[in-house]
Amino acid sequence: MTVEQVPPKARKSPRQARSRATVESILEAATRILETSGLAALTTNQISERAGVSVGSLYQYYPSREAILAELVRRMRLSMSERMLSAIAGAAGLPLEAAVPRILGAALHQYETYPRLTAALEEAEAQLPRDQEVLIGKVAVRDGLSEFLRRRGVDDPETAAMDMIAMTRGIVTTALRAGESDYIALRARTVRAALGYLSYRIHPSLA
Amino acid sequence: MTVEQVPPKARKSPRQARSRATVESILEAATRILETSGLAALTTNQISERAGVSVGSLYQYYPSREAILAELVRRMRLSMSERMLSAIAGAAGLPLEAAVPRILGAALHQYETYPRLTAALEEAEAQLPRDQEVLIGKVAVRDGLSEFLRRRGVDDPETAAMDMIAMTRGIVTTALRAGESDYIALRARTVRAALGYLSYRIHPSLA
DNA sequence: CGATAATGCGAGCAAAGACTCGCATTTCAT
DNA sequence: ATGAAATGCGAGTCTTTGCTCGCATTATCG
Repeated sequence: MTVEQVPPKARKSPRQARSRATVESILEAATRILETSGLAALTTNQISERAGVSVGSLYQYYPSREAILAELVRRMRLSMSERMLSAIAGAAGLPLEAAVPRILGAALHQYETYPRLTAALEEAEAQLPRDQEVLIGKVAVRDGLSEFLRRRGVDDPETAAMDMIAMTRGIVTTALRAGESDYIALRARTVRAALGYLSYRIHPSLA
Repeated sequence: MTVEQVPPKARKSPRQARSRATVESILEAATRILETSGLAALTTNQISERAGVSVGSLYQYYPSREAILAELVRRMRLSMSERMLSAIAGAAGLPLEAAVPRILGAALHQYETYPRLTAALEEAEAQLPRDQEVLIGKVAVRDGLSEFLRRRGVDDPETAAMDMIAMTRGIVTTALRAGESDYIALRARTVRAALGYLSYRIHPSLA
């Protein structure tokens, strides 16, 4: 029953309570390191030291450093997707001007709660191979958002959904890198960007 | 006259034509590697091999791998800043609807010409210590842009300038990562985002 | 030419970090 | 209690990579 097949993939899964605690402490240590010191500081030795667990034990549950990172990325992205989907669902009946702040507020939540961790995980995500689960979550959000936009008569809602998310991330990551921490103001700016984009009518003099 | 003081800083500067060619081939090789294989592939051995130059020679002109990266980042950013400043100056008399496409077109030029290289250099820039020259260039662009916006009656033009740049980068990098290559459409979307942001009037029902 | 400086070379050093392996300890079913 | 399975351990291996150092080659100039 136990898995132990393709080398670069899965390892043992924890059966006893003791080992489940070990796995948790590994992930928690990794999270703390990312939040306080960034991606470059996340070495397997650092993780095992901070987790109070030997390197050997670490490799009993994760086949590689990347696998740990992938798990953290997955958790972060899935939580973010879930939160956004729930915001989109909850904003179903509202007009754009009221719905968009809720949706973008949900997106900002992750950045507000763990700014450095989130930045580090996004950096890691860019370097890791695409994760199927993460992709599914993102597609669900994009689809939910574009369906939401379509119902309000927005043209090309797929592209609009993508751009809304992309510009929000641009504004937020730039602001965070600049040391900003006023999330109320930050949300207002992302909302302005999104609603402006959505409501803008192309000027006749443009190509 | 020769420099040779603080160890972690400057090295010899090339005097003969031969060595100037060496330095150029180093930078060119590094550029090619970044454009074709990304930041992780940029090792000193790779650079020296592709440049047809020994590692020793490489270290005669650059004190570290980082220094080479820093130089490429500097060149890219200065070229980008220059291009944007010139677009801003050239758009001085135009209305927003005509000026913004020119300015954002200038920003996009770098991404369009060397998409992978630019992505790699932005990744590198985030990891390197702040470069004074680069910073000066960026500040000049932000100031030029915000002055430009102020003259058209935009509120808080500093923040607006920053957000314009940030959301443009967000849209472009996301689109590039998704494999998009229609830069005409891409520019139209960034223009829509920027003009929408600038022209958006806050709805009374918002917090 | 000959002397000096500039440039070029690349084997090899040192550090860092991912990962293994054999063995000790703990848990659990019987 | 006792054997087996699960878990834990960490010194040590292996690989990668940035970088140095002593020496060879080439240019410059009187």
